[in-house]
Amino acid sequence: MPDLLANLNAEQLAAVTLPDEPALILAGAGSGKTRVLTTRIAWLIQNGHVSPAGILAVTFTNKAAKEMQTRLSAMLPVNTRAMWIGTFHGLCNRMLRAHFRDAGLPQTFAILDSQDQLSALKRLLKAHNVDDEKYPAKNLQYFINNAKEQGLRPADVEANDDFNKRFVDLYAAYDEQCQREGVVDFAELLLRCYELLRYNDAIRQHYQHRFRHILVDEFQDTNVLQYQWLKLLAGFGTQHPAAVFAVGDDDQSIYAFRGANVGNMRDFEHEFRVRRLIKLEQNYRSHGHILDSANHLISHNARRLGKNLRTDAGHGEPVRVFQADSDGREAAWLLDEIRDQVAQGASRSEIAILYRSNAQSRVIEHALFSAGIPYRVYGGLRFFERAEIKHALAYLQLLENPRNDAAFGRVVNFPTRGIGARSLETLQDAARQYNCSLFEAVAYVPGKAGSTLGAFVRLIEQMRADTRRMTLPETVEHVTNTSGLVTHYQGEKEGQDRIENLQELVTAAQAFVVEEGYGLDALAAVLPAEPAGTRALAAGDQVQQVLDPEALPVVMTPLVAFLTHASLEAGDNQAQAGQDAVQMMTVHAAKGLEFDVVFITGLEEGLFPHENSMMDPDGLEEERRLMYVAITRARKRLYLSFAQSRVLHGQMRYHVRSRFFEELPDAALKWLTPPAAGPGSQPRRQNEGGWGRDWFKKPEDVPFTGSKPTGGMDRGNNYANAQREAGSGFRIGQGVFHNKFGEGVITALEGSGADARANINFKRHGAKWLALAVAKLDPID
DNA sequence: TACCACCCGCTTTTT
DNA sequence: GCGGGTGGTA
Repeated sequence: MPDLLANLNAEQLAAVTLPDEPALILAGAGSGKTRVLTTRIAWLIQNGHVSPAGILAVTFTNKAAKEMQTRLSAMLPVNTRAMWIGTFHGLCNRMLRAHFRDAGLPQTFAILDSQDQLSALKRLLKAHNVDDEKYPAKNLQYFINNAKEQGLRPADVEANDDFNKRFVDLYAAYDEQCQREGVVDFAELLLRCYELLRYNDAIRQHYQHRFRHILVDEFQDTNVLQYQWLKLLAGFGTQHPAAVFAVGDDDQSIYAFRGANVGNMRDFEHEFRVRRLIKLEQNYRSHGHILDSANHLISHNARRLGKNLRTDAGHGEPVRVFQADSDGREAAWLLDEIRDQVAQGASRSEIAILYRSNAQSRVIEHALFSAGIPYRVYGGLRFFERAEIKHALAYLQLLENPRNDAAFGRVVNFPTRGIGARSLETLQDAARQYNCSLFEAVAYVPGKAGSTLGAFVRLIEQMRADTRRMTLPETVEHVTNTSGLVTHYQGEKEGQDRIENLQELVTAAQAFVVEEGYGLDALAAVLPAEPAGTRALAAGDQVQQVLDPEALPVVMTPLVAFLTHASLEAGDNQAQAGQDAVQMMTVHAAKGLEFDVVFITGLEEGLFPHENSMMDPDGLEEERRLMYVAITRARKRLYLSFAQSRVLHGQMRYHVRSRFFEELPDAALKWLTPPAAGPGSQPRRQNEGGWGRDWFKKPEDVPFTGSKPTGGMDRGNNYANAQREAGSGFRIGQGVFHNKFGEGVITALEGSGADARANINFKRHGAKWLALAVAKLDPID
């Protein structure tokens, strides 16, 4: 047997071999956190501290859970399937499926993603005739999720004024609606599971007895409810509590805005009486200058548990800093550096471009696209979130549970079948009157509306009958065809992609059956009536999942399993440019990843730190942690850049460079451009190596980089464009005086020669487009 | 019912 | 600058 503990450093070894007691591991970026977690599990089992069935490991993302699972199977000869490894939501789902009756849920409950939840709320507001100006669905969604994440039911929420009381009432009404329709939102999965454990002694004791070791990844990201759930599951305060092994990094806490409570780390340390807090400070990722920058920056945060990363790698290259006079120019420079790097043998997928907000990606994308450099943008729509996929899934939901009004509403008239707002209103009235689902209410609608609706009901029922003996992939295919979705998209201009996605859904169902074994990780899936293997499972067969000898069986159909899978794991986002591509993403999305070369762009006051966070100290500290996360993504080479002007929300904005530059060590930085004054500080010393590229020497000669993209036509030389359009004698940001409109600032320039126009934002008269050949404009200052 | 024109708003996001 | 939502019209 390979020695698990070989090659661990002293800190890691100490963490892995801790006795069976609560432990808090402060794991810095790149310190081998996942390795410690998995080795700890393997070590515990190998040394007989616990059997696989006694392990519960919880993460935030499916990706992290899968990674842990994979590494463990490689490490351990034993069956890892008895362990519970998953996301908070995945594990809660599992418990709720096993105990659906005790949890007060229908066996086939469906899971709403955020989109579904929002539309459910819109439906609710309409049904209750609520003024959606005063009570926007978005706000209500935030209110409800926030309450649930604090563990609060409507009765527990304090409402001091009428406005909040109304929110509480709507929260209660929403919960009722969900219950009636047999659906559960993400936060509800956790809260419901928490309540199940809390109010059901037998179930709680079963799991408390079973899970002797609970390991938590990214502990700094847990919210109040998740911490409470962990305490309950671990039997906190009981005679034989489980050993909780919490791994986290307070310096990488960047999700306070969605309810993460870093305070959980402190609370855990005190409440569980953690005897030894272990810090993993040896960094295996970044070179010295990069790490120095990260350490230096984060030391400006006041509230930390305290930690300093070190590395054995040398200083490495300096951190390169670039100042551009516009966002377009920043992008042009980026292109140049990337070309250099690739020419020197760097692989494009090892180059990451990071930014604070998604809006910043456009300019960069445009530049990369025009230059023909393959790139991949993270974020955006994911597979199971696409409209056509959602539609197909809604039909499948209706096969499983016709009471699902959300699914009903989504597809009753899609593709259109003559059921308009009028008919739906009648139907909703009927549903209210008879206190039943929309599907059931169809029977009470008379006349023409009743017959078109009736046809829809018959369509669904026919589908259900047709698919009764079909396998899951056959069912999916049948539904995409008979629903009319494929035919509908055939008639659409952009429909081909959507049809391909629908076909991809069939493929996904096949993969779900073959590769993932119906998502039942222990495939002791058995047919009650026939011996397994005599034929493929039909989508509607009852399948009993025997997780392990100790577990209570989970009974569900392949279809429900697939639908759950679709909600809980939204899938990859569009895999653009499959080849070796430059990686583009927000800093948030980069957490947990690493690259040889990293560009952090748009380092400007107002953008990063973001203006909405600059007001309060907590917000600023989170921005700083975000910057810390960004810096620590880089292995060998780090670039920081900012632009003095950029188009934001369609308007030209001017920024000074980010205060974070003032918080980085001079010795680690190399300025590629002469630094201009920063926020409240003096220009820095000049760098030793000169300014490099000749075209940066006189930026004032090149005032305009075409804020208006010329389309995909230009072959990526923004610089040439800039020269061409500079002939007007005006530049963006220039102050001008007009006889009639007074003082203003040029915010955009378009066209050239006689057609040249300028958009000018006048102090008194607002923004106007003026032809330069006609308008008399005098430059000021 | 379907399409288009206009309006607003706008940080980060996994499940 | 763009996407989502809405209201008016053919």
